[in-house]
Amino acid sequence: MLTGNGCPKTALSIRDALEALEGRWKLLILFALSSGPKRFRQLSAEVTGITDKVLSKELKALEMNRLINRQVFDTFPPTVEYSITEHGASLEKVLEELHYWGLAHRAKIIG
Amino acid sequence: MLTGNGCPKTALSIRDALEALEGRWKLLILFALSSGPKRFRQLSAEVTGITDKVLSKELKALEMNRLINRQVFDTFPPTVEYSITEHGASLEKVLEELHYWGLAHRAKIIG
DNA sequence: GATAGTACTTTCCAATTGGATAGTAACGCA
DNA sequence: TGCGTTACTATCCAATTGGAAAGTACTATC
Repeated sequence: MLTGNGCPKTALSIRDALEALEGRWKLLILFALSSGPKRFRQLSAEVTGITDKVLSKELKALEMNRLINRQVFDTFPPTVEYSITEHGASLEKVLEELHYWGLAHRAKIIG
Repeated sequence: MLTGNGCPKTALSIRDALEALEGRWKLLILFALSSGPKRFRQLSAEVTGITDKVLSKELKALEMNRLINRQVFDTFPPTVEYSITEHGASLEKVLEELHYWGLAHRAKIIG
């Protein structure tokens, strides 16, 4: 049986979560950052398929929700490092369950 | 530490999962169905904000991924009942973790 | 005879998203 | 002199999404 059995209050918190994580990129970016801080170019290479424009937009949204940190180093050419915050890292379990479910889904439906 | 530490294969299964669950409605629909089978009108009332067109489209996508069942009764006016499949119910843990995280997120960031 | 009810589908139109491409600042290096 | 580098931002344009509203089939009810 699922948590709260469809209770409206539970639905609200799921809505909150989905709002902060909307789109197909945010969780993948967070996952990429889960293995350590990365720079813009590294992320753009690791998160296959994302364009610069979208990556830039997603990083801003993630920063606004305090899921990642953005640190600028005063070098030339400029260096910017993104890292996951404690709050972002607390998505660990969501990511984990999504991973397991994705595996099962692929086995069952896709292939 | 997050599962797999950013391993590309883990990222793939997360991608698979996100693809089946994309958009802000699918998980909310599944959550609504987690408390028992529902008809179209019930879902449209319960999943606040969704329009008929979008609900219809989402239900089709969920059915295609075998996350829900669609059963038509030969009555007038027509009756259609949607219910969650076993595969759909296996998202229980994802929904649960998302719920907990949403609660924490609201407390920390939203208000 | 008009209205209500169900589960959609269709149409129209506005808004958003998304991709490709190029530009910017400022320095090191050949 | 001029190219490469980084982290973006800007622009243009095409494609997709999303909402509002009405339509459909058919019966039961007032």
